[in-house]
Amino acid sequence: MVKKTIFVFSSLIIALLVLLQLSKYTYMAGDASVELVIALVALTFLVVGFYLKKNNAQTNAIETGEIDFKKIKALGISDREYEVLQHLIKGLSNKEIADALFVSESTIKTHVSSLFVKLDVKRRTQAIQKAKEHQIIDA
Amino acid sequence: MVKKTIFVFSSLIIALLVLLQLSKYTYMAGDASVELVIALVALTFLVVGFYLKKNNAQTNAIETGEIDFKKIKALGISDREYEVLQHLIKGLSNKEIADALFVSESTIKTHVSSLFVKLDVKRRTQAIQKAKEHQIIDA
DNA sequence: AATCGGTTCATACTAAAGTACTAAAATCCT
DNA sequence: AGGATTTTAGTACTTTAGTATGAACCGATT
Repeated sequence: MVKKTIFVFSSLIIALLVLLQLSKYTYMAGDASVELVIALVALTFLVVGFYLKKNNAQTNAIETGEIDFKKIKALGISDREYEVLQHLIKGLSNKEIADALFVSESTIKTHVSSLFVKLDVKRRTQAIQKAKEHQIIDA
Repeated sequence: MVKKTIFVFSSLIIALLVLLQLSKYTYMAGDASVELVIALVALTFLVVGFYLKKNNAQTNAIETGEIDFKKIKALGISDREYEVLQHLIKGLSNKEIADALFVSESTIKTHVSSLFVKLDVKRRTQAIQKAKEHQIIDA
């Protein structure tokens, strides 16, 4: 992360120096005015700044998407329960989850209830919140 | 939206012209080299580009974890409804939200129901999901 | 063979959520 | 000031969620 920053800024300085050399030649040859050179440099770095911020924003969004599988086991959540949890978080009702997993609604109720105990919550909306806090799901 | 873009670019052009005038004086006075002026302009516009993208990301709110306030209005969600939504997402029950906002539970039910219509959902768990998709809340 | 964890399902119940109205205030806007 | 919107609140009802308990089944472990 720090390495990348150093690399980017080094590249920028080099790019700037190259531009300066080029501008010197064109200026001395009388092909272009100083104003035009400065305007081009400004435009270039405006675009570079835009691009850098864009990449920065993308990496920020990606880095938060890790799932802590160890914590799932640590909480004693079984495979099937986790499967139910994933559907629950999508916003499905018990009946809908039951249909999706080809089991009865009462089965889902059992899984959901034991999930609540393991997550130490009382409602499914709280379960969503806790799952997010524990990095158990892809937010 | 378009007006803002025009305004921003007009400001940029004016800023550039001002910088050019300043650079002319300093260059002719021999106080600074052309290279330094160009470097300063480059740095300035790098920062401007960074800043512009940041604002752009806020309004679009796609990559970053920023809240899209415009979409809240676009969906017709009122201030109070949004307040209720925030508590709902925390995992609070209607009664708990009512106590937190010092109103009755039936009032919360009214707000929640109209939120569901505006978010086009049927359950509060779905509302949480939709709010996340619309970047209406801080996930 | 007996035990344990996980999955399945049922019944019966209570609690919470959600819908569909109606309506009175408070606030905002011009 | 007057109209529109927001916020508030109620009643009555249906649906979904959640709890408690018991029980059958299966695969792996000891």
